[in-house]
Amino acid sequence: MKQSYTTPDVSVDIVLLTLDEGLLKVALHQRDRAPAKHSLALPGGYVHVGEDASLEATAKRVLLEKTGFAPRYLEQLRTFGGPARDPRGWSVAVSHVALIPHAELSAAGAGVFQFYDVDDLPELAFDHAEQVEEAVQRVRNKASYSTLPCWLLPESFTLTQLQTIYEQIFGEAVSRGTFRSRLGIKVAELQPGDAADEADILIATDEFQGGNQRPARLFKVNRLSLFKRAFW
Amino acid sequence: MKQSYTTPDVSVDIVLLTLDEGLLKVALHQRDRAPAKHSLALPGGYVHVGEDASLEATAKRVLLEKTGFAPRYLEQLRTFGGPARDPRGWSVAVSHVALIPHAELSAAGAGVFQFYDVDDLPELAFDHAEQVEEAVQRVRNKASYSTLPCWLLPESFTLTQLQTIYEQIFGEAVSRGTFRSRLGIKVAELQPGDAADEADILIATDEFQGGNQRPARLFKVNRLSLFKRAFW
DNA sequence: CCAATAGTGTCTCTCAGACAGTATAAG
DNA sequence: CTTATACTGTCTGAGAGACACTATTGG
Repeated sequence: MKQSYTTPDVSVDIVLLTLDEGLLKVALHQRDRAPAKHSLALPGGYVHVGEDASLEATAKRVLLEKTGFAPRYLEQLRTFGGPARDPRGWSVAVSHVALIPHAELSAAGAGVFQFYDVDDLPELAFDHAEQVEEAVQRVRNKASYSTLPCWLLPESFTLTQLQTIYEQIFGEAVSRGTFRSRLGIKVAELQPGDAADEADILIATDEFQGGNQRPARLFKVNRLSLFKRAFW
Repeated sequence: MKQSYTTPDVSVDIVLLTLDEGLLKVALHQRDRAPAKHSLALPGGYVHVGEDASLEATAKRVLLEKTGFAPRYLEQLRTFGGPARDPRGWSVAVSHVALIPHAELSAAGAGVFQFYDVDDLPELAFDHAEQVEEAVQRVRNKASYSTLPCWLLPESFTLTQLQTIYEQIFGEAVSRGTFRSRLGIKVAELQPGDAADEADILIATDEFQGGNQRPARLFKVNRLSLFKRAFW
């Protein structure tokens, strides 16, 4: 881990978020070596020049090695750089946001990582608090005008589950009719197979989720789509 | 310019955009050394570890040294990295978008840089074409729901100038009334001094721009504000 | 007077959102 | 039957956008 004198070191950090009990939570672990030994920190690592095909590939590899997860959603957040963020000198961290549904977590655990409420964070190593704050801001903002929250759910989900996610993120309720017309969905008009809604947002599956009531159709998300009008 | 075997080199690139004759144009220069000698390229450079306080500071310094400009607007775009983008090996480029009003350009020139229509680009060095494409997409998208286009104008501008900028970016006309009500502006209700509109978007100055017609009030932009509803 | 651009009030028509109604399951 | 949740049609009020009207300068 030699420090060059002429070019900063490059690492990749990941803000891995999930929604648990209605709260956004972030994966953190306690560092077991200097610098910032014993402090809580984000998962992160260095580019493997011989192995990684891109920065995104580095992020996926680091996440898999450290937490055992492939995220449902991954995007670059912002690159942090400066002389003071790491005591070893001028450094650069390419920060990413990743989302994972809570259901996958409970099944597998997350290694040495634990999840902390992003609105009630302990002290973090380096500039990781700043990274979490920006990531949360990005996710909350993007959730208000896009299908981003779909990636906090399993691959298939009901419209009611999706509405609940939105309401948890924004802490405000909407009537079912309003929510559905915003998405441009008319469930009854859908062909059972692969038919999509008009705006190409969701894909209807031919599966239903039962219970002791009328079964709800399951949907998958097509791609990240942006709304013309913000939700909240 | 030695290449380390264990950590990629980090550079900072800037996509400097302006609006000229109704077209978005990007600053490019012809490289005078290998690799990609004689190819057109974006302004860019390396972090000066002893000098730069942040990546943004690096971008500003590089821009000033190479083009002579301090941009009106600067934000990080995305960081590009991989083994193939530079023939010298695994490299990382922190890409930025910068905006400058055309009026400042004509006054000072831009050194060895010339401006090219982003919708009719020649072949570019490295992955610079990809960087320009993403930057333009970001600017066009952000322009549709924010005050970003204000930074393509001088510090003070009339509402008609602002409307013209929006119409040039989107290639579609709107009536004056519609445009003004979108911004939530009622010019007459403004106190001549520093009064702002309701949404805190623009600041009214007490200056007017004459001509052989009714003079138009000059405005300044307060900060980057996002609209709840997209313009186009 | 006219020309030219700045700024505003009005009218219409669409669409968001509340609400109440129907549909389908289990017990 | 009741209960519980899924889904949809209707009605109303707010707001976007077209258009025409007034305001203020120069010639």
